[in-house]
Amino acid sequence: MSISTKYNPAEVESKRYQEWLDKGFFKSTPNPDKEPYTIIIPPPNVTGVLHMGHMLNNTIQDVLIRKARMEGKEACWVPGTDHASIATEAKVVGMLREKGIKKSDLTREEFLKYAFEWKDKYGGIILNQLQRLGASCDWDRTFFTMDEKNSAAVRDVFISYFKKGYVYRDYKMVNWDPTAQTTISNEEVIYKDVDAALYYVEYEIEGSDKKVTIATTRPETILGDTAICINPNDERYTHLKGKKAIVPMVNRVIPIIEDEYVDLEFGTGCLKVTPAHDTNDYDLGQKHNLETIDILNDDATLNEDAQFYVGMTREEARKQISIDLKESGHMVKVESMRHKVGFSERNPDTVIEPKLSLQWFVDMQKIVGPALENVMNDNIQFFPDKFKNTYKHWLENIKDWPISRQLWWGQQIPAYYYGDDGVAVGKTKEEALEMAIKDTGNSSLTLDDLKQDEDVVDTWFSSALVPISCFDGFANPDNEEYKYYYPTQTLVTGWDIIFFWVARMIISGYEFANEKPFEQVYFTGMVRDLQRRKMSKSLGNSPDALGLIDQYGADGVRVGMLLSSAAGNDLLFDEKLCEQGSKFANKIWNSFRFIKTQEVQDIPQDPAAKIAGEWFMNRINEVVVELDDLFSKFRLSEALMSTYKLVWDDFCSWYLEMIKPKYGEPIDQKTYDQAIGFIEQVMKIIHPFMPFISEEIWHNLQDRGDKDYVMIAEWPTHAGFDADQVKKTSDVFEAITGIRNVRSSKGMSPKEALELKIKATDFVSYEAYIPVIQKLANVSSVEGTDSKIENAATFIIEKDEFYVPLGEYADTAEDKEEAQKEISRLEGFIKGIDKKLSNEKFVNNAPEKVVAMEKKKKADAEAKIALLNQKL
RNA sequence: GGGCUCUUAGCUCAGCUGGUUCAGAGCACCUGCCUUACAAGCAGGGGGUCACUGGUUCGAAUCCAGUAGGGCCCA
Repeated sequence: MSISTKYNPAEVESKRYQEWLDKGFFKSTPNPDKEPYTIIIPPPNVTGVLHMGHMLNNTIQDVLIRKARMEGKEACWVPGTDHASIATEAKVVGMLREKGIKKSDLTREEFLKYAFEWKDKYGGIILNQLQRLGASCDWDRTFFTMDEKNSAAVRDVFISYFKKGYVYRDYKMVNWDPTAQTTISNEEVIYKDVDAALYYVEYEIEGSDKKVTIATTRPETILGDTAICINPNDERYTHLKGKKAIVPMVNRVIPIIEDEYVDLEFGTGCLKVTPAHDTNDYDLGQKHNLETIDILNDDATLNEDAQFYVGMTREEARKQISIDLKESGHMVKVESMRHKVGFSERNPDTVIEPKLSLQWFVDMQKIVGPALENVMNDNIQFFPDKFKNTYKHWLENIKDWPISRQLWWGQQIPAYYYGDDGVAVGKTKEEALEMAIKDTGNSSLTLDDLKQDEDVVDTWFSSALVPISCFDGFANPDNEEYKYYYPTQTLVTGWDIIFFWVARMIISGYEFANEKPFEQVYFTGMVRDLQRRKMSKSLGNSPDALGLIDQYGADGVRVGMLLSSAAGNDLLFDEKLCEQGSKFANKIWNSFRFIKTQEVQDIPQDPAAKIAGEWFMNRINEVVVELDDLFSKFRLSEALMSTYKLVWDDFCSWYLEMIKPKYGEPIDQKTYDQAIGFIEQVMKIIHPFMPFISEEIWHNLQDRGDKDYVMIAEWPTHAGFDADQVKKTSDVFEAITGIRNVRSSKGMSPKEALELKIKATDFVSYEAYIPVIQKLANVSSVEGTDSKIENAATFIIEKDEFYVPLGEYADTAEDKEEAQKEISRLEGFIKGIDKKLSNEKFVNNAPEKVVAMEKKKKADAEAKIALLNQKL
């Protein structure tokens, strides 16, 4: 057969992925004979396209799920997408605008029809892109957070919370996104340092010619001022106590109040209070019973109540009022400063406006108990566990969660209002009516008296329910799937959504399933560029994910992503790592090609190949043990590196070189069969990391049956291994390297055969390896010796002395000088050990093992010195 | 401001419960090779005051305290 000298990923990947799909290997059904291993995907937004974060995150999930599948577990990776209300609604509104349709001209139903059309068209793109990466999801299970199952769950949960008093409706200060025109939660506000100005503005004191100066970063809110606040301990302002001030421009008379909240150091120590437009001011307003004047519209332009600048944006009004105040002589000065300003996560250029609004809130403190406890006691394990701290801190200081979103795309809040202040909840309007009648005793209420809340719930309220709802655990808690798959095993997600999603899933899990949603959480880092900047569209530093796959192959990109991603640490993405991945794929391909193209004959086994086989068998087993340990700790980049070295160093550089027949000669059948067997083992081991090439080689090694795929092959079990044999072989490798080193430093040709004499305590133990040494170091003879050899290069391995006679290449003065240097270094080394050994405290306190080790170190160094002295 | 966290080779990172010739890996770099699987390769090599200061200890990259600098979260 002819095998291409280069591995061609593009061709292989689409072919193999389709086969896996066709054979149904991704599918999972409950199987009581198998242990379940379930992962629920962090559902990407329906608006999303595949980016580097997804690539990392989903590569990791695929590695875990593929290994579990091979280990004989019932592996089930559930994919899905998130409706992402704010982001999606914005996209749909934008799309409609292009068609000339205004959202406000549509009914809710009409809008949702457009939104679902949009979702059906674009919502699946990202999942298709995941297939390019090799994701082995059970696609038949694909969920969507607005599926009826999950939407019903949202209603159930809301009603349940309502009945338990865990949700309440209140008029409070919330974070308002004026672009999306909805409330968002605290977690969705991103604080950024920005350059700003601090304006010092003078207010007149009523009935006096005195004035007071306040400092503010938002002079436009002066129009909504309803008090001035001073610190009662501030001696500078005692004369103002009980007085009233006059707001510039609007000439409103406002009280001067006292509160220790005011920072004496900041600005003038004198604070203007605008309860409608600042959270702290709002609190002051409540405390001191102040009037609240809201001067902003929902889109953050000024309204009629502002009296001035009506219709201008906040920013325009700020500019204009600073000019006008200057002209009217109220502006004392303007200082530049830097301060933190909250921006919307969804609209990064939009400044969040604190806004008073009537909203539904979840009383978080009532429901976080089990979620905190079960993470702290490792009932749910976090990897890395440092995130337990962050989690704990958040839960212990948790604030009530505003869940109303003034949008249509999402699950409409199942609360119905009637009369002046009646509220009822229900899965349907009819149910709510029943409740209303029961609550009021007024049986004359009709459906027409009830009006459903216009808002939808926060997307995260909805996605927090997915682990239960995707197995239909709300409506049908006794169903087989739910009982089998829940709780799931591993959640793989970025640490940035630990509060948004992870914590809320855990809370919901304990609240509604009485059980954790998953056993372990593996937090991945954020993908950054080489300058440590976050990848973003605006910086243009995010590589095209699919382009990378085209260029390096999915396997190459997977390796590239994993190589640099220690758990929880951000990773600096470097395209060179993908290149390294694709080179690795090519290396694997060539090793396979090498074996496969040998001419095989029924001849006795080559003695070097025999040793090689014994050794490599042991090495594989050693590495398998190591890998299982690393996987259990989620040290995936280290697991990959172990695999990488097993393939590149052990298999290619040593094993293949040992079994390689002389030029033009055939390989013996036994060695060939062994080598094929080893490649099969190696393909299994690399499969979770590099699913495509391993599958391709698997099928090229021999004819395979219908279900004989490496993807579902059995993961190598720990067969145990002969550690002594591995050690001896590694000593021999060291000797071979030593000989090559001699050759290299003396400028001897690789073609020139050398001799080797070994003065060993047990020369017999080397005898079996003689063919190996001869083959790999081009040595004509290997003999034992009892005496030292003159005019030879020497080195020591494990107390055994190795001599390579030099003949005409005798040591030069330079070599002697080097030897002298080495002797001096060793003597210093011995001195240090002697110091330790003569320290009674050390000898008495240190474990015997450590003392013995020091003695051995000394003996070894002395032997080396003796050997080096011969050169001089 | 409060909390968390980090600082080890040119770069990115391992280094567990203090003790192995422990100062490591990958990449990058240097030297020599187109050796008949692979130049996307082979064989060798150099490179670090483990941020700093002090403490605990027979012994510290590792534990403790402080300092400097970076990052993150929350106000």
